[in-house]
Amino acid sequence: MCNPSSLPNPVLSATESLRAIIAGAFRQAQEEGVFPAAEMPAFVVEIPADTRHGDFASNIAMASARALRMAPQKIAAALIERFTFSGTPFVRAEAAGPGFLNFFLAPEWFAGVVRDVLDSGDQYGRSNAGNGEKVMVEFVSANPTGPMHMGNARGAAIGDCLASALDAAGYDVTREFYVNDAGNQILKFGASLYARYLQIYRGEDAVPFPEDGYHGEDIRENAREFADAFGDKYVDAPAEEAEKALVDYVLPRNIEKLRADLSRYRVDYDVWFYESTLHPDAIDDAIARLREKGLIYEKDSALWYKATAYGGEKDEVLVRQNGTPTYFAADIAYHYNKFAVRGFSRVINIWGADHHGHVARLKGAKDAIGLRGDKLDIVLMQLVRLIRDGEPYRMSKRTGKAITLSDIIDEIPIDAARFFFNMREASSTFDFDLDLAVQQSSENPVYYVQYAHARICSIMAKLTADSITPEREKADFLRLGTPEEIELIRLLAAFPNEIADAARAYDPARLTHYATQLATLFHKFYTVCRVAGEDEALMQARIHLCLAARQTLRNVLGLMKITAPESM
RNA sequence: GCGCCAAUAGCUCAGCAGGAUAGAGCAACUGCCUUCUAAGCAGUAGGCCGGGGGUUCGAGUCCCUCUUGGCGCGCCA
Repeated sequence: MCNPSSLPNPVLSATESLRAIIAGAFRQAQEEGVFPAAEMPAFVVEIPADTRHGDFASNIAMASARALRMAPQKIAAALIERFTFSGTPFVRAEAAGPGFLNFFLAPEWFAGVVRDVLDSGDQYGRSNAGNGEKVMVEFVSANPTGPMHMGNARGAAIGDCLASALDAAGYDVTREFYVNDAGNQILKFGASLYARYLQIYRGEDAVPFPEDGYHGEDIRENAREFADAFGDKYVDAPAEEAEKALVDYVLPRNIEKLRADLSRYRVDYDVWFYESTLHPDAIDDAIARLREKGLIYEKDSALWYKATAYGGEKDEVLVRQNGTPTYFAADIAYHYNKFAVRGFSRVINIWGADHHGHVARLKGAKDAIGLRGDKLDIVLMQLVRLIRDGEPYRMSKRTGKAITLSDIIDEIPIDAARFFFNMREASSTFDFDLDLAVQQSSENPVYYVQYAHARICSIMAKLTADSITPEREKADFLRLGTPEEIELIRLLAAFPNEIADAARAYDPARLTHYATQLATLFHKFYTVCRVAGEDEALMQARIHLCLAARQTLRNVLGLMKITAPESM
């Protein structure tokens, strides 16, 4: 990795430079008595949507109107007289509208962007915005009693891509999967497996299936696999022994399937954390900490946590009447482990929206146990609806079962799946159009982006065939002056901030938006500007602009673990 | 009943930490390939940003309220 201080961020450095220019002029105006002595108010420096409003703009004149008791236009005029641009990327400023200050960059700044991208290569876009903060992203954490569903598929894409964005933005990121391999659901899992196993030998009608068991077809398959391996060896064994043997056999295989499916989906975790490691010591320890604070009491032979003392609507059971801890108890211990034992300063959990009732409880419990609940951030994902032939559908026609993550990656390209699941922010419900995702056409947004990359590769191949090689010293970047070239460079410059924003907002969908926009601007450039040509200085400049665009496309697709094909 | 999330063009959605004339894709219509990939580009048309109040120099964006939709309120996870 590059030294963070050497990571270029053209927008950030221009922004900082501009803030200094404005602050300097403001103070000078005060020293000259043109402005009254007053605290300089907070002001914004931003890139205006409309380029006629300059390359950067500030609201300083409007923001300080009240404090200075002057009209914004007068403040703007006084500041403009006092700006000094020498030694900065800027060349001039003008006042506009209700009191905006618009600033214009020197052409050399745009040339510098192209050089920065090419010099940074695959590091371009990275920044130190996160200051190396140790952050965990826990995502998917599907129950190992069965296969992963569509919500898990979305969570996998969002969590993985968010983790990439955080990493690129300078956070120290750990990807974690929480394996629920203990507790009540494993008991139910064992009982369900046992019933299916006995049914194989005694018939479906002879063996009752537990009311609250797992009814899925996969449980039958698991029992069948076990029977294939062990035969009827456990039919007459004590139930407890048989259930343990079934769980010990099936669970690791299920977990391995989860790992394999996720890996095929290009999601690889740093840590697989097993809930069983929390039983019983870490859970007892967490309960003891709550007890010390007087937050534990016994009622109806169960152990209760006084959640109402920390914002909960009602108190919660931590240990059931039958002596087993609840999921919530384990979760408190797990999050104590994340923060206090392993030292993460921030933890992000990606959850389905159906778990939102758990958010306040868990944060409250963090506070109760002496940790900072506000350092735990929950990203809630709304549901995914699969759409086929324009209609929502839930069950596979072929198997009659719910669509699993594995079905999805069998059917549609991984690139498309990862891109699609990151097109919408987590908080909005998402319709996944299967027909569109498999379509290899212009309507499919992932191909639109990949096509831009392939096009650049094609240009380069053509130039190579004509014995033209990139030679940067022959390029005159100041010749890049068409609106299409300038807009493209502007967007390249924005990349490091886009990543940092995606990380800050926990919104990896911004990366797909950026990638799409970058492809659009490249296609526009391609249509208007011919790269190969007689004018060598211009041709070389455009070649390097293409290379910079290709590099940035690769980098943004790389963050999403989507391939950048050389040809299509 | 209480709580969380959402509501922007016919459809699917952007709108970046409150900024200037609200954008894109799809669908519809019109153009652009003898020259680096037409999986592309340009153009036309399409909007009381769910309703109503408020804060602000300024609100699609923040606050309140109402309406509609999704989800949740277990000794399930």
